[in-house]
Amino acid sequence: MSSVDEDGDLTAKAVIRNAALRLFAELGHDAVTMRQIAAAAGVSPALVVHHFGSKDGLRAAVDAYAGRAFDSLFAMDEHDVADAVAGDNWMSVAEMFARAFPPGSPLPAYLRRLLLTNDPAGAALFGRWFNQTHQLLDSLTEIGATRPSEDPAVRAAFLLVNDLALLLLRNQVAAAIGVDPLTPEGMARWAKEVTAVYQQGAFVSAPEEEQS
Amino acid sequence: MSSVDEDGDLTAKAVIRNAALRLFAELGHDAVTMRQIAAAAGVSPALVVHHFGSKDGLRAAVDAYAGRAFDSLFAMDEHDVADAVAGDNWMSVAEMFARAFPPGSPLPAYLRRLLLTNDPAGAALFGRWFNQTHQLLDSLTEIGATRPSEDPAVRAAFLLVNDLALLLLRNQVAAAIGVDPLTPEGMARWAKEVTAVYQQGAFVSAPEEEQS
DNA sequence: TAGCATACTGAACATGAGTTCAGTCGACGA
DNA sequence: TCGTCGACTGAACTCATGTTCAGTATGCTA
Repeated sequence: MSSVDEDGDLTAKAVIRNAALRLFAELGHDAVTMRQIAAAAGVSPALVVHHFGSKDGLRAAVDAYAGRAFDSLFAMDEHDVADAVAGDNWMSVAEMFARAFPPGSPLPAYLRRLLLTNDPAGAALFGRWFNQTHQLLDSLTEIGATRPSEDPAVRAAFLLVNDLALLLLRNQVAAAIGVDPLTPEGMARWAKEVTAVYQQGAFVSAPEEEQS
Repeated sequence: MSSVDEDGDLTAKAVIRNAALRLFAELGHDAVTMRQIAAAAGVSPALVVHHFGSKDGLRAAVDAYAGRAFDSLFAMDEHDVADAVAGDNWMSVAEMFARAFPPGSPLPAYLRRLLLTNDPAGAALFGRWFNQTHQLLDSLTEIGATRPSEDPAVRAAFLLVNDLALLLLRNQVAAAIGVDPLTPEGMARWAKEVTAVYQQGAFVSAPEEEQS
């Protein structure tokens, strides 16, 4: 079996859930069959439905499990807001992921699936992150750490979307710049450039104030 | 039928291809059945395989068709580079899409699917866009329109990824800020904020302030 | 010990998928 | 007029999928 390595003393139910999480993240919910999941977990297909009722039930359980994992990430984030305010580098969601989860974790890919399939769970997650980003920006503005924005909601969405983009397009970015941006090396290069743009901008304002 | 409105004088083969493009874009390749496509095109399932050989053949045909459409978008982009250089606002990929394709076009959603499924066609597209963005930045730097970057490749990837993210997360963004960012109204708000950040930055560089 | 609930399995079932096939219809050239 | 070719269809076939079911084993409780 491919999952023996981390079975340990987990219950069969947990083993099935983990196998499903990994397969769902890699291949997508629809492309994964109950038989694949059962095989990956080293059990019979009937046991999967015994524990989770149906494939939808399993999916719901996996969603809930991943949701809890993301929530803990959330808590860590709240805690690190102080650092974000104190330091002068932007702590991206991708960076938080890379720090919170081991390299082989299927959770980043699972978040990707959630956001891309227009899943309600993904929408809820995005909404919470958006609110948190919005509040963080407000706090930063209060202490004068950000340049004021005429449209704080759009700015929050812009920053959040930029962060998530790295997660969504990780593979394409890796191919383009030659290094996986979720490795420490890639993260360093990425963060440096992001910080530069967010602090000084990327383009020089046109001298003439006359615009169409 | 739902596609009668634009059938016109198209051949049945083209009608099938269009119906498949729309359904693939909306629901994903795997979630769409041959019978759905046939029904949407007002045709029997057997005719679909008669014209395209198999579902994979149909998918390949749709990919090729969409690829040609994106290539034409590409050409337009090259042509508009002058404007991008002359004006002082960043012309995003999402903006190009909104201008090139009618509001109801399935092509943005199809590109989304291409990028998300790690499709080779999507990877090739991303690679070409990356190279073009890189060159554009070089040109802009030459004429002093950008602040110099220590890592031009990463900066190009960063800007491109930010643009594409809006396409990928369109729905979530719409829910968060209350307006679809691909409509003229939404685009205006989004572009204004993006331009502001890209010109002046979002954060104030931390001086030697005492930090808690 | 008896009784019972729970974990678990192998085999079968029902359904929906992609595909095949025999055949109809109409256009067009000899 | 005949014959052929391509567009097109309805029905059937094959297969994989999610699910069900009858039954076994193991431990817990009384």
